[in-house]
Amino acid sequence: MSHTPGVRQAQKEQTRRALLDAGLRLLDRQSLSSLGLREITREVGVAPAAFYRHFPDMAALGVALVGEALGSLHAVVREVMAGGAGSGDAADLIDRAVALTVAYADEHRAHVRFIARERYGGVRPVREAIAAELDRFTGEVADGLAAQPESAGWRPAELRVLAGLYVDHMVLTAAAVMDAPPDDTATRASIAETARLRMRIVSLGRRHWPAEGGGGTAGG
Amino acid sequence: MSHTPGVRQAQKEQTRRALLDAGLRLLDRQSLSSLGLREITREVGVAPAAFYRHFPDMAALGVALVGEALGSLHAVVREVMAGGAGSGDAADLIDRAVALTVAYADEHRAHVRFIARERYGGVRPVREAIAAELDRFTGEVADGLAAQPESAGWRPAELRVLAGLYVDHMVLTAAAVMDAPPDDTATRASIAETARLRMRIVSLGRRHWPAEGGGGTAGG
DNA sequence: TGTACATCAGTGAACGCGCGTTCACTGATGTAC
DNA sequence: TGTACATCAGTGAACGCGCGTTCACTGATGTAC
Repeated sequence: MSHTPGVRQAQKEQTRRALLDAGLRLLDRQSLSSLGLREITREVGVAPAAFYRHFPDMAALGVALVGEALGSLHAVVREVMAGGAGSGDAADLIDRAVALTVAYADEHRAHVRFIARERYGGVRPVREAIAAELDRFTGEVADGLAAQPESAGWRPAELRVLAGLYVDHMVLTAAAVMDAPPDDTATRASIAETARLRMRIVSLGRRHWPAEGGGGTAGG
Repeated sequence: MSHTPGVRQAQKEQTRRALLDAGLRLLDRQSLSSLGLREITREVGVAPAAFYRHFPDMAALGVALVGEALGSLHAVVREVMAGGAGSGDAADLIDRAVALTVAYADEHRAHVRFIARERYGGVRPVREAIAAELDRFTGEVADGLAAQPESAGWRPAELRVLAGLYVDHMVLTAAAVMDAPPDDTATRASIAETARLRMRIVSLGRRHWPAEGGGGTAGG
């Protein structure tokens, strides 16, 4: 128990943060598999070898970024689901969910871009980390949905599929917002409107589940 | 008009094909932004400089691959939509659409992986080419939907959103199939079942559009 | 058909450059007494 | 509080290597007559 506990540790953490931040910044214009170790250390202002004090390789840095990026999304998922448990009509809830998603994408452009880019990217451990996190989200959303009265006719496995639909939709919406020029208000408004409409269609399907007559008899 | 028209041209085309094929093969394990020019020419067995006789840079090769990959998907979209115009009940049509998508993903693993990976990848011209093609698909699907009687209550802009939902869903399904081990029949069956269920939910929403009562009065 | 010239896909050597990784080191921070 | 030793984050030089691009070239294919 020294009276200055962990000065060294704090300094190390600071460098680690700088490496992660620099990595995320540089990933705005390229994907992880083409990002260089020297590129990052140059940006931070440390020697290349210093990198190894924090990560064994670039994939490990990528996995750490997944944790940070999806950790911040986690809070949004919770908030959206919390809204669903309270009062308010369906249209309000959809507006709210989309507004939260759009705001999140605005405030975390780099994180969203990273996740969208690496979700099917060339670095396996990162891909797997993203898949695992999104799976956890889906489970969380499914649990939230299960607690709602509208889920009466739904079996757990079906609810999970519905939750996956919502999660994928949320990621796609965030990616679309992130892709749009920040000052192009027309495009941004249209993305939000599209997102709301999609959610309305899905929610309508949800409300009328299961299909009456066992799947319908005509038309496609 | 020579009596051997284009031997040289045919040979050149052959090399171009080999470059594209080698590129696609190598992209199974990495993304375009990290794929090297020498890596491709080595795989093909030509001198590095030969690359420049066919493409100005790797981005151009990527754009060419987008054309090929989404050209083959084009045929599937048409086939799915053609099925929708004929007879058969809704469940059959959904089964058919999912089966076609799964079969496509199986036969074009490399193409699907490439599109999924580069849709939000680090090479702008490629990203833009993919976005433009998927937009064309959406327009095509929207036109197909407009011709169906179930689209009576839908405005064109709304139909386009619905079409986008189907296209995104098709891409996500194809990507999931491509990601699954080819011999893991359980996972593959579950992916197909999930895809069908999602389509059923969306189609149910479609059938009950527009929302009665202007969006409902309670619940989420 | 045969000949003389033009085209141009592919060659192979060369270039300067930045890469990832290793290593023994330095010096501030931490610990034991 | 003061001293002697241990730890370890970051250094800087060195390494071998493969990269993208350039260039003058070669020789098969194409064309004109």
